[in-house]
Amino acid sequence: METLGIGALAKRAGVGIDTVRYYERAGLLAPKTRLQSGYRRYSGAELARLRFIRRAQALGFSLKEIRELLALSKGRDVARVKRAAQAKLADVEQRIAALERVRAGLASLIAACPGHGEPSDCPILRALGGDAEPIAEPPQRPPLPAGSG
Amino acid sequence: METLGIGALAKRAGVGIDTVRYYERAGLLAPKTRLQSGYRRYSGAELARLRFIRRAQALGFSLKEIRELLALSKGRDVARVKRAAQAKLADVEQRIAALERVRAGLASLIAACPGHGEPSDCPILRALGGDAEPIAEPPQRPPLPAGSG
DNA sequence: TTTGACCCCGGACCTTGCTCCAGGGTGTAG
DNA sequence: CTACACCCTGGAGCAAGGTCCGGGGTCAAA
Repeated sequence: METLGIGALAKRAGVGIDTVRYYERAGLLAPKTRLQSGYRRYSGAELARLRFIRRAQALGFSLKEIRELLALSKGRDVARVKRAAQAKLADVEQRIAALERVRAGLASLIAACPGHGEPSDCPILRALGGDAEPIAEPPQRPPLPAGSG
Repeated sequence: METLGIGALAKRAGVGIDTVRYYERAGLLAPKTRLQSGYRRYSGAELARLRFIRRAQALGFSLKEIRELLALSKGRDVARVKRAAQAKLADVEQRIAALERVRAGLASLIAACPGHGEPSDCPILRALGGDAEPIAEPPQRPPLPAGSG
């Protein structure tokens, strides 16, 4: 089988050479063999693995998670792979929900802003809040209320 | 007017003292005054600002973005503030759309995975691993900010 | 043999958002 | 005066995921 040097591998996967070496140090991707000289040689399996890493990253998995995923796929434990994907889905859905709240808040501020006139009439500026809130006993908010703001 | 030391301010906002100083270095939050000794003194305005920073962070804004938002509130140009808010809204909507694609990709893979059997029957591993159909690959965007890890 | 592209290694550096540390000064109650 | 909490500064370190660099070796073609 034809093998690839690190440069060719990196190019085919659309990553940098340093990134490939970084993944190797991180325990994600080892070359199939090395030449006497130390040059790394990769086969199609490693290319597929590298592409797996990039796709999984695009789906929001960290390298740590990917390393676990790769370990699982070696163990033939499909159920655990599925559970990992489900956990990631829940995580993504939470992030979407948080951004939806941002969008709603921003949209309502924009809708209420006349776009001209006095700064005091602009709800965006008021929400950014220079003034406001006297120093007294705080309403004992939780550290990061995060919600309907 | 009553003022707060850095410790009291931090406590009321639910952050660490070092975090407050970090925000100051980052150009986000300056003390109202300093004592001869160099001690920082804060008023209610700074407390409100600090809380705003934390709320905005919780909603997914980076400190850089927050700095821009705060700079706008100083600009007193209502039209520009509104336009900036609209731009931010568009940005948020893009992020939501990217995450929606991720969500759809993950969901369909999960739905198609039997949860048992051979890895070769697991579409999660197949789709990520090989020459499979394009999954939810966000176009030219950098990888996701990798959430609650 | 001589180019010139490719590759090796190790380590420094980058960004973001903190968090901790050392060594020393300050505020204030008793 | 003595305690003791509080505060100051500058800088290091951490996590993640790379990216770049210097000095030097290797491969393949001409």
